[in-house]
Amino acid sequence: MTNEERFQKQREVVEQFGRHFDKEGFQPIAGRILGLLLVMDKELYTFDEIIEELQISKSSASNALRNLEIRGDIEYITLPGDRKRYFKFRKQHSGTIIEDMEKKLNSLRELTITILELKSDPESENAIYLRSMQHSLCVFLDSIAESKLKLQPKD
Amino acid sequence: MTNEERFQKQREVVEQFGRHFDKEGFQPIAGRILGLLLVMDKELYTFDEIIEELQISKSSASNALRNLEIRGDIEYITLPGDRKRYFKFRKQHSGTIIEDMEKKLNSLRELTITILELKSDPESENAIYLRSMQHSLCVFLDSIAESKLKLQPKD
DNA sequence: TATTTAGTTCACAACAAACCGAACCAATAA
DNA sequence: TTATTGGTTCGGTTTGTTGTGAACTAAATA
Repeated sequence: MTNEERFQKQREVVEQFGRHFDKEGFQPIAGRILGLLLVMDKELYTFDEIIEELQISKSSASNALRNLEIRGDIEYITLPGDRKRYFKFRKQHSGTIIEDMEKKLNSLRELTITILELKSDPESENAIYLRSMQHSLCVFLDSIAESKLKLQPKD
Repeated sequence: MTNEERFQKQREVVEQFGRHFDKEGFQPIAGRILGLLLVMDKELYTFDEIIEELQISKSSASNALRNLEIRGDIEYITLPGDRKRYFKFRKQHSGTIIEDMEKKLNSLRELTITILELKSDPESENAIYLRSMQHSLCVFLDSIAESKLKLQPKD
């Protein structure tokens, strides 16, 4: 694979990555920026390079970058004697994805508990279903906890 | 708790449930309908009762109901000599939530593999991070598979 | 001091999603 | 046959999102 071919393929994956994160509620441009910073061989981009590479306006870039930084998905470094910011993908503790799922499942679990408490007939179809669902959620949350232990065997 | 109090609280939880599912990409009304069918003591609603209870238009109800049915989240029954449809929450095999997560994680895993294949420097910061992420994903996917086995110990 | 650089902010245009009312249709009832 | 019931479909309004260009600011440079 020539460097040029690789470069083109990386660009395609940036787009693919973007689409993936659109589905997670990212705004399109934010997903593309994140993809750019993660996928390309160049892992440090300036504001202007991002604009140039993705063909977007300064304002779009400015907003998306601010959001991504607040969310903790990117960070930037500065070089002495250089006013530009160099953005990079932020290596979060890789539990984040898992922790997000955990949060969602927990919130769902709390919901099922609330609903069950309000059912006047604990043997209604839905009540029975909710209990089985709650059980599944517990089993699953346990296995998440287990995975987390496996992945960070510190302390 | 009086029946009236319970009823009011259930209505609130319908709203809460709706907000939860908005986040999952449901349209607001669809989430409220799903909540209604799952949360309230009454677990069988007609079209008109749904409209009445949620104060929405016939067209909104019609569209949302169609979508929910296509997605397999609700179903309806009919009674002999009664043209009305009675809608109910559809008890899906409770693995669905888990399987959705599994799909998402798998697609993310495939993406990381693709990205890694295109990295020209396998020791770059992002490449190293991607490998650790891939590892986490594998551990996690394993534990999902395990949970699934625990939950459906048939065959 | 004037100019350039590196962005931010604002006002708005373009588009999409969500919802509604009104018209409509098909099946049953009168 | 006409009226009513139980919806569906169509067209349009409202609301929200995404992105832009132009004006602005603050720091560095000339």
